[in-house]
Amino acid sequence: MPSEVISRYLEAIYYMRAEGETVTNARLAEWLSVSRPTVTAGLRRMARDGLLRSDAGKEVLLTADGEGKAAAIVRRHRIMERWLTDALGLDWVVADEEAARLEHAISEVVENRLYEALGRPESCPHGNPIPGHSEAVAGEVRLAGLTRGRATVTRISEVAEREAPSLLHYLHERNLVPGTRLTLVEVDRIGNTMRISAADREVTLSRETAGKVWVLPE
Amino acid sequence: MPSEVISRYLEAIYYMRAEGETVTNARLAEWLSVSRPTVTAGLRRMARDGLLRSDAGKEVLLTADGEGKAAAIVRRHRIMERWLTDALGLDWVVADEEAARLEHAISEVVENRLYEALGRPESCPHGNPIPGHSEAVAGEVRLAGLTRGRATVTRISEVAEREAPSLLHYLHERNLVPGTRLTLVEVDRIGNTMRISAADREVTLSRETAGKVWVLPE
DNA sequence: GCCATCAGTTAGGTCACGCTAATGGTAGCG
DNA sequence: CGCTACCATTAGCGTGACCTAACTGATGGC
Repeated sequence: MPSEVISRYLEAIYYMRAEGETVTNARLAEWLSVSRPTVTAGLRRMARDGLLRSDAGKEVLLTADGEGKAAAIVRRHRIMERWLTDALGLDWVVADEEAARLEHAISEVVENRLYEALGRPESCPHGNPIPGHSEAVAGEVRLAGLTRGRATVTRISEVAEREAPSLLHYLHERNLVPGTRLTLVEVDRIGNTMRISAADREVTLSRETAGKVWVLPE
Repeated sequence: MPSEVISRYLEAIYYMRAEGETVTNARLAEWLSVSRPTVTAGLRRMARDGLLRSDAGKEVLLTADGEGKAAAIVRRHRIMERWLTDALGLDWVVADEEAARLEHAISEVVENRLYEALGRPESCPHGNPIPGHSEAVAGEVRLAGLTRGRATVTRISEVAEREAPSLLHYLHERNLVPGTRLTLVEVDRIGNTMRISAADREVTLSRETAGKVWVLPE
């Protein structure tokens, strides 16, 4: 079993790949808030332990083994988040922080029991699918890529949590949660913002923020 | 906040003190399954961080700060055990192992929410009081110290888990759980065993085992 | 009084994980 | 072409947490 630190590496790689980003040493260092030399050393240990593909030059790619372990951690993270929000009533942001610690402490047995006890949820509280139990909604696009019409929020990207936890609060307050139907009102290409209406309210989002919300167009 | 390793030291010290044992380097090394030099180094770090009383010579004694932190960990351990057994249906032995990892991952917020969600339990599944929420039953004695008459099981000592996890199974199967009323049938001072009857069954226990079961005589 | 046992510490080594400072490599751009 | 920006790695260092081997001190037994 990977150490807790290496598990965090795996998790970060998983999230970045899920966003379609190219995973590099420098990106990981940023994500994990450690220096680049530290990441170099960590990746070396991962390669030694068969978690990384040795082809692929600068890009960081997981082996099948690494992929499986990364998915397991993300799965635990999302199941814990569901428990923390649904059973204990924590909000999204706190739940994410707590889950980040708990995900390394639960075994497969507890994971499975908890999953059943929660009624086999399909996703984490902000809509991201639970690996091994469900998949990303087919046809979803970033809200930022929408040009007109209506759509339904499917999920809030995991990067939002890392880069700006307050963004989760912001979206939650404005009711931009999975399942909410919205209409695109206007795109401002100069100011790089978009105005949408959802749940009887108009909200203006920056292009950046809108890039972290995934929707299913109608 | 102490590291996970140091938290385990604190927890071990707490348990040993609760048994009335004198805590020493060698006892700790045994309990934690590490070498004595490792414990020496660990204790030095603890002293540096104000967790240990510097008087007291060879004996290891906690400062008020250390005591508080130790109690917090034990509290979390026992609350987690309750959750794992009551909500997820794990057995005592597995619950203890899982709780040993989870206790280091939960925050005060989660601890409190979970405690409420569980209905403010008074003790862990095998009867040990939850520090800060309840206390040891006054007047309880070790089953091994009983000479005659009836008594009610109050708790199974924490040392039983460490020294012989199978002992928990053994006692559980024979219904020697908190709340069970028992009658002392016979004490064999030569073979160092005692025969008791509980829940319509007669059971013979070694003096050693009986030293880990606490009862309240009638 | 001596010897064995047990306890605690020193000495010396390993590995994981973090840091800064400095080096080399590549890629874009004027 | 040369400059800048960015990237990855080396070198060198510190800490926490583990180990074995070896030394020292106390203690109980005979």
